[in-house]
Amino acid sequence: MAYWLMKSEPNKFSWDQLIAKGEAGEEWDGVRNYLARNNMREMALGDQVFFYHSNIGLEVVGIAEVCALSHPDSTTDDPRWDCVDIRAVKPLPQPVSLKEIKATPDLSDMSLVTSMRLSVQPVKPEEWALVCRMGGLEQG
DNA sequence: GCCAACGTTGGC
DNA sequence: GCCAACGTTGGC
Repeated sequence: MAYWLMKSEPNKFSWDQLIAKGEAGEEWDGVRNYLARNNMREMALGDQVFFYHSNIGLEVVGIAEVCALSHPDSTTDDPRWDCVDIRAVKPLPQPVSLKEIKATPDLSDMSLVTSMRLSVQPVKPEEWALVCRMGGLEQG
């Protein structure tokens, strides 16, 4: 099982909206970046995903999981772009902000810090565990 | 709203 | 294949 982090601007698509989608989840369309797309192509069913609010909030608000493997992005005819579907698993009792992440030495290597603009990024198991703990979850 | 970072595009 | 121009992202 792998771990990831996906960003969304809450005024476009928020965590609450993902929860509202329920079991079916939501197609993670609109990604037009090769690295982000490649990451999605590597995802497996059940992979765990941090849901991060960019622009407004600037915090990891919940945990989602991959519920459909990479498939063509339905919002474009361009065959280059694929995406996965994700669904909400559970919110973090205490959202973990970018500020906290930056202030945590063990997380200074996170893609969120080093590759600020990448919208779909891998998370290391130890980073996952730490952010979960900071967010008030015993295990990820 | 501004601007830096950075990815993509397109002319040569 | 290089590189300048341009567009987008996202923190501040």
